[in-house]
Amino acid sequence: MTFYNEHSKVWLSVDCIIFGFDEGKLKVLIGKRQMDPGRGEWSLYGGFVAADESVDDAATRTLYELTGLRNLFMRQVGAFGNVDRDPGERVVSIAYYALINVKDYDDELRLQHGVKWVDINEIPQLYSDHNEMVRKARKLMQQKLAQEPVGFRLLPSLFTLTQLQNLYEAVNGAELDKRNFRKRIKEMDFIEKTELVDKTSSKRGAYLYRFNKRAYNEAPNFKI
Amino acid sequence: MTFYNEHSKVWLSVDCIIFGFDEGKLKVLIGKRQMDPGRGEWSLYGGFVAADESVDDAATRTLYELTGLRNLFMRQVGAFGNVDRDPGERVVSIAYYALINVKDYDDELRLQHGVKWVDINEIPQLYSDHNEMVRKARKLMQQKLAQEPVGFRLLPSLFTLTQLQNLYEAVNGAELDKRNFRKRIKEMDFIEKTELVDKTSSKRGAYLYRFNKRAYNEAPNFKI
DNA sequence: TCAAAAGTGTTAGATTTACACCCATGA
DNA sequence: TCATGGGTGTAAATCTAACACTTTTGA
Repeated sequence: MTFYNEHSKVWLSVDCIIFGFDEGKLKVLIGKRQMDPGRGEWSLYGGFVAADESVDDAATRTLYELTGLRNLFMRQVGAFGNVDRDPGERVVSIAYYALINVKDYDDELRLQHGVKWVDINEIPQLYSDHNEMVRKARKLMQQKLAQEPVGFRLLPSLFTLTQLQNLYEAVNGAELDKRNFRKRIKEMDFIEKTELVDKTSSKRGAYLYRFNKRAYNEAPNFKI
Repeated sequence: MTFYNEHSKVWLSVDCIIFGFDEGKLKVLIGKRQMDPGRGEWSLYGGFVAADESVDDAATRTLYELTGLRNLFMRQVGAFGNVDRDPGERVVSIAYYALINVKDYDDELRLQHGVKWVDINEIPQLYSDHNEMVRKARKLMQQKLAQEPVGFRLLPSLFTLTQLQNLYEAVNGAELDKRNFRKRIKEMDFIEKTELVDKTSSKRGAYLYRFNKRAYNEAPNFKI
């Protein structure tokens, strides 16, 4: 039984904007495209949507293929559907962004896929409309981070307040006042201070904090 | 030349959430579905993406088909791609929302298409995942209206401050203080008072205002 | 002993919120 | 004349933003 035969079909792909935070910078994973058309151009990592999977599932699968990680924070950026966006065929792509902790990504697996972390402010020209996808993803991600405590997804599970502040500064592209920042953090009971101290970035050492999801769900008073 | 033959193709449709403001209420256009599968169910108005048009163009065309209006404010809501979302075939749909002034929509054309305005708070069960589309569109529209002066798209080009306030109240689902509201409007130089008076809703009459796009572009200090 | 990052409060200014009465008019 | 919606200002409370010094410790 077919209902829609008079209409034409298209290929559907997903493209992933994977954000990481390293060396105080917000970064994105890109690689050289390994298929025609566009072989060799810088590109986001993507894949095709199969007949038996939802578009979201295709994105989840693609992210897993690339990173070996599950349960990533992932959101849809939108559909990109210009007729000639793909130089070969009519392909409509649904972009997704994801947040990962750079340290969770096995370096060998990363090299196998030939992708690398690039500073969000130094992204080269990318294949097709991928630059536009990155721009839109970045904007949505910024908004999301200002509304919900998902920044933790970019950090190790234990982090210092300086790391957290640097993260927000990198995402917003603006400096924050240290005392005001820490004041606000103190008001959020779901950001828990531990007794552990990190000495990798200072002689004195900085207390490590953790995000308590349960506490957040009970009192989600987030404001940065 | 074909590059992607090993992958499967899907039908792509667009679905439109068309917002209007009437009788002090925020409304959406819905109709009874006139095709199989799902014939007779309440549904959003939609259409298929043709081979030679972008997804955005398909939405623009569909909106024009339905309303006879061009240059509507329109934004993408997102892709809806569950495998079984359409009971007949694999169809992925890209949802768009649009803002129109109810008075601009010719009633005869509306009846020809068999659609009607329904209060956003009284939407019946809709075909497939259309209720989810409406929810997401509403949320995005609320955010947009809080950030940019697009509410005017839902009003006649001349409007009273009471109308404008009622609009924002309907969209946010919360009452606003009249004096504070008008204070803020006064600060926005791109909302211009005219010497015209509307007497349809009071004996005394209320001054009519208009949105000056050029002035907004020069000093876009919008804050509601 | 000193360089480098961690940690800590206060205050002025800006913004937000709450609130009540007079005005103009047509019925 | 009166019912109805239109129009206006002030003050308290809250929030935001600016600002500088002490602590700890490994090199």
